[in-house]
Amino acid sequence: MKLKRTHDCGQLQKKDVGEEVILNGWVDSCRNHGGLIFVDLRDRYGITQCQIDPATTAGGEEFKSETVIAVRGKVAARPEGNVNKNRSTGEIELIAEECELLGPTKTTPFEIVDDLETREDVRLKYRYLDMRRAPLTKAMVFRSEVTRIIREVFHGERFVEVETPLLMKTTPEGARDFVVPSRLQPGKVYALPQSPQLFKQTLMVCGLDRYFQICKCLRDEDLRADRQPEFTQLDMEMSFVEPDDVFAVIEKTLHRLWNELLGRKLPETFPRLTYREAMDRFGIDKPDTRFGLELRDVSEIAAGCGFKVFSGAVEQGGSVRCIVVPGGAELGRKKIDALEAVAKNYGAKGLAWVKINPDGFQGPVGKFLSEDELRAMMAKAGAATGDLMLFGADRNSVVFAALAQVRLALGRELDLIDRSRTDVLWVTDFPLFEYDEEAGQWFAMHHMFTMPSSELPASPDASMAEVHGKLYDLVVNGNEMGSGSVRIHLPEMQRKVFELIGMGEEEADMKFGWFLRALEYGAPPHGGIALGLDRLVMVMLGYDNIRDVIAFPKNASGVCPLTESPSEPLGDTLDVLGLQLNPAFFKKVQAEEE
RNA sequence: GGCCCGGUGGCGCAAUUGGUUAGCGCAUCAGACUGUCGAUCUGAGGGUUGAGGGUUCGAGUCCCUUCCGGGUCGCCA
Repeated sequence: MKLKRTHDCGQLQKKDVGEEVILNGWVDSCRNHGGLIFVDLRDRYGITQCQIDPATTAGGEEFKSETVIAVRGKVAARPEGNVNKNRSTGEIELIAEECELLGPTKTTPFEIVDDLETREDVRLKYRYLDMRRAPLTKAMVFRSEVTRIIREVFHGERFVEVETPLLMKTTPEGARDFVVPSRLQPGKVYALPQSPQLFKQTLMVCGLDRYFQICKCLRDEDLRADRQPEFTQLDMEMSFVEPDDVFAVIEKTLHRLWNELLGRKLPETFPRLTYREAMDRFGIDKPDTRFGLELRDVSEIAAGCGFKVFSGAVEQGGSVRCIVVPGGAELGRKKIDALEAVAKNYGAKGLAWVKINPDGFQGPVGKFLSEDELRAMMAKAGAATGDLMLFGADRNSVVFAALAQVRLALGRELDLIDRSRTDVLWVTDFPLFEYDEEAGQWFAMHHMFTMPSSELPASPDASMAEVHGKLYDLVVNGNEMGSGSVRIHLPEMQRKVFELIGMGEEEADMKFGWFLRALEYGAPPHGGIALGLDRLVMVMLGYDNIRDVIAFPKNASGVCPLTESPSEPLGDTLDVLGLQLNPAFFKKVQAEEE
């Protein structure tokens, strides 16, 4: 190239008037007036208007949108009345003396504009064009700033950044593994990490004391708006700590991120909610606390009532809970039906409701309950005339799931969510175990390396439901942003947990033998957390799609075609191996075979 | 795998709920224009409606099958 840039396209200001400069960039738009051409030249720093005299340049293809050109000329102040106040470079323009065509272009399949509404598969096919759009360019730069600040904070806190392997044995998370055939050991496969969990715990045994890494994790599961099979997490682990120590580092990190990148002050320490409280008040372990409509338990009143759906739910160990919508008596039937559809989607059989009109109760529940019962429920739930009460009655898990989603739907529908707020909180004291009715077995709710807060039973029994763990989730505006725990550092306790979740000694040794052995040689008490970096960036930017903060995301069809398997199908390989992947994977394979 | 929504010129949408040569905006191409700001004006080209089958005098519109995409549940934190 002859004309190499001296400045970028967001740089030139009034003080540069008279300077001889060269700009390189893409033609954002071209306004040809016959005797005078205006070209907006764009790079990631900004847009600068170039004024071109068609007599002095060839004119033509170099001014087509998205062509890459160089412009040499003199910076000039724009004439009075022609200043563009919407642009940082709007006071000046470049009077071109020479242009060079650097990269010609075909007509692009879609226009490079901020508010593009093109279908996503087309955007992904031409990702390099999509990424030229400001919202995506901004996201990439923003993301880079996020990781920069994270590294600053962690290095400042004496953390050591360590890289852990990609090719490894299966990881102890619950998802399906991606696997890579081994060349040197034919018939065997590597699993790609779902997280560096065991490595980071081992680093504590190494004595590194404070570790962090911004790393890729891979889980072979279906995609979602906020989920990618390949994602990035901020992973950290600390020795000789309690949860508070982990909280402090993360709070400091987020505080700086929000302050420096968004100009917003987060609290120095984040509010905490126990799992129990989160469920009781919001029905979900990642509550969006930016609005009210909290759940109320009316089981006591419902237990003795004549409405079988209510009393039956309580009799069978479930509950009846309600959401009071202030002024909700105004809501039309259509909206209530839509809310019921939400409840049903999450397993509820229906959504009972009653409107409290000035002249009496209206709605299905009103018919089945006595006036006294209704008044008692109003009192218990804090409802008043003009309100709407929505009820869930079922097993607790169903009531919580359905009402939590109904609450969120109401928040959106009634526009109750204050978007200017950032509610960050810790949810703590999760149960350690969860019973899977289908499998007839206990599972680790989070993962099996979490330190229990109380005694473990000698053998699996119902008391396991009462055992809580030193577990914590970070929740931002109703998004689960991270999850961590204090870990088990005593090998005997670790073996006990394996036993309680039905993992035999042999299986435990095969999967985690190397790790259990490590714990036997002076393992320090330790704990940590992992934050989803993609989600963090997404929430900070207020985007609603994780693919918009990832340079090259996956979609269902895949932009790049996969390579043909060089050897026999993987299923056969696994058979030959008898290799134990994780239980979920095996359950799945077996189910498909049957 | 289930459910919901969608597939119409390059892109975004429309077609009075079966009715004559499928419209519009942007983009493209040609022409005009010395102060525009995602310029304006004039004109032109471009689609047979994801694919296959069926109903009908007639299908973008109805039915069946199938492919693709998005969302969601399952799954996964």
